[in-house]
Amino acid sequence: MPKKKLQKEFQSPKGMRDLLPQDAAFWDKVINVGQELAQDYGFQKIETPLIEDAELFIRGTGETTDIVSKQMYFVKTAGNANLALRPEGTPGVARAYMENGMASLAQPIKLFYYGPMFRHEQPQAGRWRQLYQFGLEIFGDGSAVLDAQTIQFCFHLFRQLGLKKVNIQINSLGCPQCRPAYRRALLDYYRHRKEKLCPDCKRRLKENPLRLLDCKEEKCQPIKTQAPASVDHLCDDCRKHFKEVLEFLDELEIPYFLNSALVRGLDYYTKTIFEVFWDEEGASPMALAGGGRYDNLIKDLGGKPTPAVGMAFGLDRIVDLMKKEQVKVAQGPNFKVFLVQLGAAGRKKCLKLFEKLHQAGILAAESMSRDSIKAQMKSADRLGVKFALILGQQEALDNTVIIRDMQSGVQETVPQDKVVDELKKRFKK
RNA sequence: GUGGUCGUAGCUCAACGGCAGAGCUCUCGGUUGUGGUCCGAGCGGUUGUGGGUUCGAAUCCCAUCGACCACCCCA
Repeated sequence: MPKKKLQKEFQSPKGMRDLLPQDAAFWDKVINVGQELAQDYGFQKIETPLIEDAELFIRGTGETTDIVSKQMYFVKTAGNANLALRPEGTPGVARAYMENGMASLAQPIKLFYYGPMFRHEQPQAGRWRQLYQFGLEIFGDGSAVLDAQTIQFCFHLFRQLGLKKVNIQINSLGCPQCRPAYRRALLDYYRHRKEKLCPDCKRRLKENPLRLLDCKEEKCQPIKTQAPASVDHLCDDCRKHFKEVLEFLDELEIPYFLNSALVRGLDYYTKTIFEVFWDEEGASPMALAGGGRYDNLIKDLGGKPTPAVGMAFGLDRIVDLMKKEQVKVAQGPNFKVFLVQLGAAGRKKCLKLFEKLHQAGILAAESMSRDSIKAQMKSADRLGVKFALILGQQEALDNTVIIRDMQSGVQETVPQDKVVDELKKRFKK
């Protein structure tokens, strides 16, 4: 009979992938360290839906931002609800803050979350359409100390993960009071030099002037370095706030770089913004985390004016780096013994013995489904356990078990009800 | 979304118009119920997919999907 192709071979959608067992220890480490640290810093965990009203992101993240205007996944339903997969975490958490009346609790409210975000963009190394973020948000308090604390958390987390070559860049974008004036100054400056700009910058001049400062084109660099900086156009309040943030960071001895060209892609940021990069020789720095203050988001979403600050970590990239930098992570379970079973009777007794050992706190590895003793011994050897416990037909009849010292090869037969004691005695030596 | 490079076994790669291979991994053996080394065998592929050229295609051409890189942007 000719072979027919009955089913197509499926593959994961573009830019999406499986997180495999061999990487699980790295993911667990980032998430556990992040979670524990966040709790130590007084953050509480929140989980919000992966899908929200699309309007939440259009109004929150911003209609003109790339992640909303070009990269959002819209969700079709039988009804005509206008839903979208979340491209970032902040709007959902802000919505939850409002919807659940957290504004009437003692402020500030400090929340953390982690989970997948979805952005339909062209994938590349470290750039996924389903990406994982760990994020923090602090609502209800505009103090500069909280901006600093957020950065302190970030610094602390990277240190604890063993990633040392991180580089924190910081800037202030001002607020609705002072930003328009800065924008005008920037536009004025660039308009006079329009002819010397690269094609991309000519486009940016029209569409997104702040992005002019991001240009990497050689010919634009001299113009860029002379460009007006937002920090020179801050209103009194914003300048004082920024100064305080920097003073706190100095006090904490957290190294940072003032980067007047730092601009973030989301519309809601006010005052402090920062990004954390990984510096690698010969490669352009990669953003690992970013955040800032967003004092107008809640108001823009229809809530009462509520200052806030937050940040997000790109877990995919952090895990990649941990692997590359060979950060030590917990190994799998530390098996102490290996249960080798032979024959039907031996297998039955072994199942029971496994439970007994577990109750006694002795982690036992096994491969119950295998028949050959050879293969089982091989597994035992590979796991590096100290003892193999062999239970075959004969031992099942006698209610005994053989304890084999894997290093010396010495074997001793002991009664099954003494095994735990015998093992404990041997582990003490 | 635009441009470039690349897709062969689970992994790393050969074969570059003439029978699709190796190493590693995995499974099973090397006399009764005992691991590491060694030896042997086996499993595993419609060469990403679909067309075309050709006596003959993994190899050449087109399309498509995916990965990587650059732009764009960001985590």
